[in-house]
Amino acid sequence: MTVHNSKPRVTLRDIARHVGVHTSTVSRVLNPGTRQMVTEEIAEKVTRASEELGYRPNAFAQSLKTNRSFTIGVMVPDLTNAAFALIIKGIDNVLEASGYSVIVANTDNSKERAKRNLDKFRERHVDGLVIATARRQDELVADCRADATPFVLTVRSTTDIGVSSVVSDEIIGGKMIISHLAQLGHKDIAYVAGPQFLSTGFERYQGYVQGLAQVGLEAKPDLFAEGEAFTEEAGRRAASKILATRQKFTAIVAGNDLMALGCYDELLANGLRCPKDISVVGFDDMPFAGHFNPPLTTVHTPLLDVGAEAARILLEQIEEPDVPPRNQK
Amino acid sequence: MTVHNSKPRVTLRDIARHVGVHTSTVSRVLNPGTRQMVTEEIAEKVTRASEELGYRPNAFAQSLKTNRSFTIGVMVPDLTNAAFALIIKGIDNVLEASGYSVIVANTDNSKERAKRNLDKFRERHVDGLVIATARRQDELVADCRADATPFVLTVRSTTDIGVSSVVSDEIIGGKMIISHLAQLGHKDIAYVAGPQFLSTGFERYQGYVQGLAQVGLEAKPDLFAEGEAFTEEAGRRAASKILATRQKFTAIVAGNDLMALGCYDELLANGLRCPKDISVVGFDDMPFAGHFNPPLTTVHTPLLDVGAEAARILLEQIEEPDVPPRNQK
DNA sequence: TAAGGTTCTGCAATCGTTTGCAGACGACAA
DNA sequence: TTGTCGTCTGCAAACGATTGCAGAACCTTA
Repeated sequence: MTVHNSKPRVTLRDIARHVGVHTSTVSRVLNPGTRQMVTEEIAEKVTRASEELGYRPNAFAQSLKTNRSFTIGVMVPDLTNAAFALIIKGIDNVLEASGYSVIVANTDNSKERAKRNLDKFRERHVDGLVIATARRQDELVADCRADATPFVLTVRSTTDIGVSSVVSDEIIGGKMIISHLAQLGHKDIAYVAGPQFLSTGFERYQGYVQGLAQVGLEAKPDLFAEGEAFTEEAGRRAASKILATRQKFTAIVAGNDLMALGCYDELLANGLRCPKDISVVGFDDMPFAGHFNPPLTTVHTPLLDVGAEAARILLEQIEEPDVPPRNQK
Repeated sequence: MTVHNSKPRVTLRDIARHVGVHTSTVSRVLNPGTRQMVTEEIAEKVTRASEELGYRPNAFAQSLKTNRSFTIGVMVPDLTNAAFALIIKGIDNVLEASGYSVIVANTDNSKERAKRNLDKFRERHVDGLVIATARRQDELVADCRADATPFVLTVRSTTDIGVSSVVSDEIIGGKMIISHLAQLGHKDIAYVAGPQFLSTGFERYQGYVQGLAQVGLEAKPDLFAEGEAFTEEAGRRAASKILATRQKFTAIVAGNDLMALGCYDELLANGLRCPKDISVVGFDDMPFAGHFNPPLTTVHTPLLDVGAEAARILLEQIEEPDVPPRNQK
């Protein structure tokens, strides 16, 4: 009794043989678009046989022939950042429903890893790409434009025009925060910025600057420090730099919630209490922000929807390659 | 001037023609395993041509021929749960390095969606599967066993024997918590349980029961309530049930951190203060647990490592299909 | 110089589908 | 009966790679 290989994959040929027709007929029956080409009687026999034998189409063979993989690549800087997990979930929700699979790539903010992953996406002939790792100036994006595969940027955009993107309006967010703080009476508002080479970091800061101008305050250089990443640690270091200037301030706007937590840490370490002495606000509305001590005031972005919308635009772009790129906020 | 199709994919044939050799020769040069079969001189010409033309192998064609997709499927119940994001990251880290791509499927705790995704994985001929959605009794897992594709369970295991898995020792975790609480003088310890049809929910509770026995306390039925999911809301509802019994207790052990947060909510709503009146502890050590109010005491699981180890075992299983299944804690 | 042995390269089949083309067949009208 | 048309099915060529086999070319050795 030989046992070893227990994998009898069923192919079109098996069904064809079983029913007594040609593989092409079977293929036509199984593809909704061509099913009405074949006599109902045969069609039924084929469908039945296909079910009995447990037929599963071989995606490789299909893709090889049709040049469609029903696969899309998603590139994020950090999977464990709740913001990006939400984005992926949003994307997956709409793609799954349309029969696509998503391949995720985690770049860990490394350009090399991003490049490698892009190559892998190409080898796998993804039908489209969602990129959430873009810098404001990004060769990777330039690279993608040269290629014919549709792609859409999300969360982070570039300075390029003519590429599709779905992002939130960070400038408005920044202004909102300032008007909120000004209303509470704050006059000296520090800014712990995220990386300025990322659109999120840059635009949020622009919103802060514009917001200050609107309420008649000015942005003081001493009250600004840029962190090198959107992390708690970077936020803490930036806050520390600002404290070191000994300039007076009563509130900090942080580039995102993680950096805001870093500010909490540093303020606490310096004997300052939030929000009694200093108010801290962030961006992203990460999960459980309300449970922090103190509860974090933050600007909400509907990331699940952003992801879903990005996926929808991508699908549109795949079906209709000649449609012009869309930018959505 | 015709523009439309700007996609001149380079194939082996193009290189062959360019250099003046047969495609098989080109193939041999480009595959490390067969490269030494061909004269160095030709090999070099081929490599150069391949670079000049920007050749990228067509993964479909390769897979079709070799029956290897260098793709593995990962199934998680909820991407936005930090625990599973970490798992995926751990998996991706090791697989990426080995040239594999990961396809993620988010089941949202739905059996149907899990089944659909499993089917899709099969069509796509994934080389292996990591499953983090298993129930203690799970038809899906039974289904996988019938198949020849290697798979490993992670985070959640089943009662089956003979399937590979990488999980943490939840029973020990449960005992640790009790001994910790007992040491602090707690005698009446409630349990807000996660779903008992999940190994994590079940074993953590077993650990609690065994832990109580070890320190000479007994588990009181009134102080137990099972939530229907590992969520904040479910935790809150379960806590509410326990409070309703009016039984005295000074500590709650929650099935995971999210449920612990739910306990915070419910206790607060009832005018009880943590940890002054009631201590709450959780499982998972979710990110920023230390920032909560009050900081959450929790059992840490090295999920990044768990994911990485699961990936390693899976790779081993793929390379060496006859190796017996391994269970790791 | 011929026999024998090594390399190296090309041929052609194959993986499982899809799809343009053409042939078979039945129906219908003249 | 014959011709024409339409509907259905089969044939065979792809898609782009991999790989066993066989033959060519070269080198060695007697």
